[in-house]
This record gives sequence, C-alpha cells and structure tokens, in this order.
Amino acid sequence: MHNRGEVAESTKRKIREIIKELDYQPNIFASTLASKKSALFATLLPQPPSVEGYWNKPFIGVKRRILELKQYGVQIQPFTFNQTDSKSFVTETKKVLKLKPEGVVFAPFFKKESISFIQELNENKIPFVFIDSEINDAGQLSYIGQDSYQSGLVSGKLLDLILPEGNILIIHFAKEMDNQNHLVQREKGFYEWFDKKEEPNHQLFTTEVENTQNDEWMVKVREKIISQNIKGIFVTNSKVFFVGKLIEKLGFSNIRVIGHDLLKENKEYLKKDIVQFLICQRPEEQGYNAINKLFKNVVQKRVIAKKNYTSIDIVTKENVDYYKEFK
Amino acid sequence: MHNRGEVAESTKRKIREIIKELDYQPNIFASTLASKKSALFATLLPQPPSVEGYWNKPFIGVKRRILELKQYGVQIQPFTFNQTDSKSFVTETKKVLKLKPEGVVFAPFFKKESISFIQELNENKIPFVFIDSEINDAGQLSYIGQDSYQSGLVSGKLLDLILPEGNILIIHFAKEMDNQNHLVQREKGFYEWFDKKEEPNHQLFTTEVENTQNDEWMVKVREKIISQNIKGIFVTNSKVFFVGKLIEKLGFSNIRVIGHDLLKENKEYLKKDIVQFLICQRPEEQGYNAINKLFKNVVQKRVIAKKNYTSIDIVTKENVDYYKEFK
DNA sequence: CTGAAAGCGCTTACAG
DNA sequence: CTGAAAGCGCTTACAG
Repeated sequence: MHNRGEVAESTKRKIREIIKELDYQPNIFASTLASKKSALFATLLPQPPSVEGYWNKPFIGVKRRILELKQYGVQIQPFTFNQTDSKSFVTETKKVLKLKPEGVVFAPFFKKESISFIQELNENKIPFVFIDSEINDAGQLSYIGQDSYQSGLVSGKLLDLILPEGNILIIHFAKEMDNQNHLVQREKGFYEWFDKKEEPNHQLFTTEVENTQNDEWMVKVREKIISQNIKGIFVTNSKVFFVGKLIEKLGFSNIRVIGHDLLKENKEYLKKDIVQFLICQRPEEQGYNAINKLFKNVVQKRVIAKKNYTSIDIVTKENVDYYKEFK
Repeated sequence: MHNRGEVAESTKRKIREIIKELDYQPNIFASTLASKKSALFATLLPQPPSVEGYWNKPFIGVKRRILELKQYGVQIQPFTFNQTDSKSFVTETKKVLKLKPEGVVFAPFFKKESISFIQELNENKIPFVFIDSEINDAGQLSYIGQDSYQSGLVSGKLLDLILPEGNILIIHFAKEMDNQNHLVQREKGFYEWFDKKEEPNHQLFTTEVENTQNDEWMVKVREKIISQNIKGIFVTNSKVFFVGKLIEKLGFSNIRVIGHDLLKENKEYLKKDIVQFLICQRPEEQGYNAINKLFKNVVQKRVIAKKNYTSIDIVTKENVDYYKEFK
C-alpha cells in the first residue's frame, strides 16, 4: 500500500477502490506508535534582554509545540544570540551547523550575516523556517510573521486618524537599523500612508536611538519634539515603553503614540492612555507555528505554504485584555 | 497506578517516586489506541441563510475539530434552527434531548427558550457549552465567544474617533431583538462609551429592522438619516452589508459605518471604504474551541475555564487580508 | 485483590 | 518480491 516495491497496476486499482469503498482512514495513533520516527530541530532566536522581553514570547510557542511533539520523538536544541551584536549571531550559526539538525527555525535579524548562514543551510540541505522577519527567495521552507510593510501602513493610518495637527517622529530603538529589514519595511509602509494623502497636514521625521543605558537619548528626543512640533510618535518595534517613560518623566501631554507588541510595560502605558495603539502579531502563535511547519514538512513529508502572515492586530485600551497568550 | 482498588500508601509513594525519577510521561498514542473510548456530542446552531452567512463559520471550526477527534471515537450530531423563528429552536432542542448526547454545544440565541432547554440539560446531567452569546450562571461548562458589552465599547470608541460631528444611528437587523442578549449587550457597551464622554457631541438613536425581504426598510432608515442628521451608523451584528447597500443605492456620502464580522459582502464594503471598521471575533476558532472544551472535559476528564473570551479584533481595509479563516 | 495476557491498528525487519 | 510475525506502549477483561 505505501509504495513498497512493484505492484501490478490492476491490483493497485483494486486496492484503491476498496480503500474508497470502506472510507478507510489510517489511525494516526497506531501509526505513530508503531513507526517511532524522530527528528532534531534547532532554533536560533534573539536572547531577550529580560523576562519581559519580546523574544520570550515566540519561544513560549516553540516550547509548547515541542512539548506536544515529544511523543513523536521530536527534539529541539535552542540557540540564542545578542540582538545588539551581529558577531554573536555568526558564532551561534556555526554551532547550529555543527549540530547538523534536521531543520532550523531562525530570525534573520541581521540581513548580511543571515545570508551566509542561509547559504550553508542550503548547501547542507537543511530545511529552515524564517520567523519574525523574512528574506525573499532565500530557499526557506516558509516564513511565519507579519507583513511588515503593511503593518507600517496600518500604523500610519491609525496615527493619522488620531492626530488633528502637528508633526510625527518615527523612532527606531535599534542598532544597525539598516541591517534589520522588518524595521525598514515598517517605516516604509508608514511613510507610504502619508505620501499618498491628498492634503498632507503632518511632516515626518525619523531618528534612531541606539543606546538606552542612560537617559541621554531622552534629552535628544525631547529637543526634537520641541523644535519640530512633534505631536505624534511611532516606534517601529516593541520598545515603545521607552517613549512612555519619556512622556511621563518630561510631562509631555497631547502627544499621540503608536508602537508594537504586547509587552507588560507597553500594556501599562496603553492603559494609562499614554500609548494609544499597539500593533500586535501573536508571537507565541508564531513560535508554535514555526516548529509545526518544520514538523509537518520534515517528519510528515507534507507540503506547506511559503508565506504564513500573522494577523496585524490593532490593540487599544478597550480590547487589550482579550489578547491573551494562547487559550 | 490509575486508582485500581486499594493499594498500600507506602507502595503508592514508592511508585510515585519512581515515576518522578524517570520523568515518566505516558504515551498518549498508546493510551488512546488501547482504550477505545467514544462519545457522542450534539451541536445546536442557527441555520445560516446562505453559504455566505455568519453561522457557517463556527460550524467550519466545529467540523474541523470533529474530524480530528474521529480518531478518538468522538462523533457529532448537528442540529440547526431558524434564526427568525424561536419555535424552530424549541423543536430542535427536543430532538437534542431525545438523542441523549454526552455533551452539547449551542448558541443560546433566544434567551427565554434557551433557559428551559438548559433546565432539561441540567436535569439530565448533560454538560453544555455556550457559543456566541452567554447566559450567566446557567450551569454551563464554558462560554466561548466575545465579551459583547466590551465589544460594543470598542465600536463606540472607534466610531467616535472617526466622527467629527453629527449624530449616530444604531441599527439592529433582527427579530425579537430584546430576546437576543448579545445584541443588547453590544448596544449597552456602545452607549456607555458616549455616556462617559465629558463633552458629548453626538446624539444616539436606535432602530430595529426586522424585515429586509423588500426595500421598505431603506425608506424608513433614509428618513431617519436625513431628519436626525445621522453621520455615523453602528450595526450590532453581521448584517452591516445591508447598510452598505443602502449607502450605495441612495448615494449617501460622509456617513461612517461600523459593523461586525468578516462576511464576504462586509469585506467588500470595507474595501470600498463604505464601511470603516469591522469588529471581528474569529468564529471558526470559536467552533473549534467549543468542541474541544467539551472533548477535554467529557472524554479527558479535564477541568476547563468557565469563560473563554475571543479577542475583539479591529479590522480595517488595511489589515483585513491578514485575518484568514484558520491557518 | 492483583498479575499476566490479549489486543488496540499500525510499521518494519525478516524469512521464505 | 511478498506474506506473516513481532512489537510499538498502553488498557482492560480475565484467571487465579
């Protein structure tokens, strides 16, 4: 039945008929119990700076699916790198390759460094799934995450909607921002919204904040807010709570703020009405799905979709409590 | 090990220790393969008026979970009733009771009639799960659906946000609206938003449309729009496409519209910018979860959460394409 | 009460 | 090449 050697075509047909007639459905429990397959996967994700950091969330999803798949003999070896240090990323990719896993889930955080990693993965025929940000046509099995450009567009629309007048400051809290593709895309989408407006009534400015160890960055941003008549701020990643802190500390009022992701601190600023909208992307689900796609392809030999865009959730003070991590 | 008769306390302890030591995890495949349990569930949901109707969606989720659970021996008997006829609901409840299923998923659409059904279910000790709308403390195993009051509040906020001036019309496309609790709750939440505003600048009106067979209702609503200076419309259920039709037909401009649920027609009006926001609730997920909760409780004897609120998704032209039915 | 055997529906190594 | 047997890790009816 399952392609064992040569069978006469007529017999094949007969068997298929019987299968159809009886509506035969193989019992997956008996099947997996008897087969005893196994697989080793690796994950390579950013190390969250704290237990409240964004990257804990995808990893929660990863662990959850791995736990479920233990029964199938699937194992995982997690690796993490430092978000502010592209060299640590390279070091870890080498460890991954040395392990020779049967599949890899990773965030192509640093574009340049990711490309050489991908080349090696392809050479070794190790299937891989992108999570969080993507590189087009790199031979990936699948991408799991937001459409960053479109999410930028949504942010633009919403900030425009709540901003009667004044200018807008886009803040990237990141090092090597140009090497981080999804931040670039979010900014692009955001600009696009205002570019296509017929009667532009806001001017846009962009700034990068690389270091938040001390409060120096606040001085600079404050300066910009005042000199450029900033009334709206868009933060391109999950670090919008820094802007919340700035607003609280310096006592600004009437500044509208949009950021990303449901971190605990971000949620607090949402509830305090200092941040008006958070754009969210179900990170636990992403981690869960990334492992699941790998499993379905590698172990179950199924074909899977190349792009798996997560929803672009618009979260406000009023609906935030209904976005929980898994059910 | 699994509570078979009397075992000495000391032996029990020893066994538990060994279990812990080996980190023993029972193999669910072997377990379900050997046990051969089975269960029969019933669902009682509204009959969708067309293949595009809302109630197809929860049922897609129901069928999906049932298909997965076939392996566990779970079977389902679906019943449907006519949304505009509470008597058909009563008729079907009788059929359900006659079947004596081991669990029921149903939408307590008509409050009064549901209460007597619930009484019988409780008497027969048949566990049941509410979907879509809920009745408090009725002995349900769980509720799966939105927090309708809160979702009304979100609608209020959004319509307020995009409405510089003018009045608001709330339309219920429903018969026996007072008997449909979640519509009442949505309206309540919606009003609440405007009630707590410090400087009210919109007046609210409510109307019910019971019959959409012909276009008579349009005449009446048109009259209201003009005489009461209506600039915003909120439709409390998935029938907002009717308002889209009205606006297209009568050529109104500058009316802002908010409604519910991602029906195909609603989506079209969203894309045409005739409807500005749709509040959504992941209906397929709800159907899937409802069956799953029943399964977990009845077959797996697990304890499950009493309230399972779905997220209140804010859907616009820009993010609509990323809300797909299941992944 | 309790130990040991049969069987759940498959897969796979093996003998013929 | 192909049929029949062993075994996956459990549950449960049964004998003692």
